[in-house]
Amino acid sequence: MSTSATDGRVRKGDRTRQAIVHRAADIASMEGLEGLSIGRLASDLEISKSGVFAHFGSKEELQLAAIGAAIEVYVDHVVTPAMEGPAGLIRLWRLTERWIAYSRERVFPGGCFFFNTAAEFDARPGRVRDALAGAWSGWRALLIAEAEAAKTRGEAHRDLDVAQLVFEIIAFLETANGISVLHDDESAYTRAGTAIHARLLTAATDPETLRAPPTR
Amino acid sequence: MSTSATDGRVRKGDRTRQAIVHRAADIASMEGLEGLSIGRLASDLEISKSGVFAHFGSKEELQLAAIGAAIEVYVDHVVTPAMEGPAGLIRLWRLTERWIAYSRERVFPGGCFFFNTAAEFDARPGRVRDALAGAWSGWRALLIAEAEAAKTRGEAHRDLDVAQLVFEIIAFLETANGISVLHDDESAYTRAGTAIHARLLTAATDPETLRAPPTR
DNA sequence: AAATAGTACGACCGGTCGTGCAATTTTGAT
DNA sequence: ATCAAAATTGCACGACCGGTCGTACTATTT
Repeated sequence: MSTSATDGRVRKGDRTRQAIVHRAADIASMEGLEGLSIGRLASDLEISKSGVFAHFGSKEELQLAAIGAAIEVYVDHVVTPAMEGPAGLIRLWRLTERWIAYSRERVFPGGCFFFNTAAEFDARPGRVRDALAGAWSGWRALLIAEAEAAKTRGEAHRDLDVAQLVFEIIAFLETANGISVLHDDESAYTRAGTAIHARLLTAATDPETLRAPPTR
Repeated sequence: MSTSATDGRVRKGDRTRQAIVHRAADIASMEGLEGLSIGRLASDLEISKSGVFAHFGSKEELQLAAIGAAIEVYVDHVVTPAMEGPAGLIRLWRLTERWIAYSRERVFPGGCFFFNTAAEFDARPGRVRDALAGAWSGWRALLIAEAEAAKTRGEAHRDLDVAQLVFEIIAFLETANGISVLHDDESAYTRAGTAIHARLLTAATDPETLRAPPTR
């Protein structure tokens, strides 16, 4: 929509918008998408309230834009770095490693952006909830594709319930994030890693698959 | 403080307070503890704003009271009904069944009260977060006690990592709640049940233990 | 019957929220 | 250097926020 076309030039407004939207995602990870306030955002970035507002036209649009920015950050930190090599068990394992790092390093200051915002909006129908649900579905679909590939390549047992496996992996990941943020307890990440590794072992035809190239 | 002493008599103010606090917990499960507004609460219950306010003295105190009420509801729906019989694997299993019912039946309209509010406050230090963290710890401690008892009674393997088991169970439970509310997808509860059952089987010395007296 | 404590009320405070709009400055292509 | 478009500001608005205050009615205690 407002992206600067195919032209490589970056208009000033785009830079401002980027700054706003990234800051918004950071705040939302701590205070929630509703707790996000335009005035607060403006004074944080030292621009006027209306300057912020003009880029979006409504708070809901700002929330949607923040979600978009968060997705970009997420992809950059979790997905892209895990995607080298062929689809399959190793990539699935690496995705979980990247996810744990993403949460542990507080890429968003409040922990996983999507954990917090989904819990906030899960019971409030509307475009924001839909966008959040879509992001979740995308992440889930990615994991499922990897697990399916593992099956096709014979890395995983033929009778593996892929959806079940992915549900369990996501459960370990999200809960580790939640516990670690709520209790300032890093050990939850170890627990998640242990649980995921054990679960992947039950799915793998050859345990050696999971001892593949180090995370690097 | 304002509780009606040992005297059995119920003062009018206590009834009002109960009504406020229960309504507050319901709202908070959907809109969050911060989204909870005194004015909204007052007009919902058709009493004056100051009438509501007078019972608590501050919004934070109201939030704390709502958490207290939610704990009571939680204990009534999840803990108490699962606690007949001796501590051990069966009770642990029954607790998870009750939990799933509690979430699925939307005892709180927005799903698990503690899932939503913990995600909201996990990154905001203060008394509210502390109360929430305490509630979580209590629930976790309960599950751990059951698992320990199972070990002592020989129902579970001696080398069972109790904390790990409980982490995984909680993960399945919470994630089922989250997915079901976000996507209106009941199947998550089935997945959680399957996962928990499988996990308990790996912990049990005798699989028959898990086929004990029906949930009733 | 008088005194006291509990309960709820309506009016109001300063402040912040999201939003609208006209005016102004900045920018970038010519 | 010019000038239209883009970006940003200033200002105002109505709504609602948490919170305070003085008051009034009603039980209970004395």
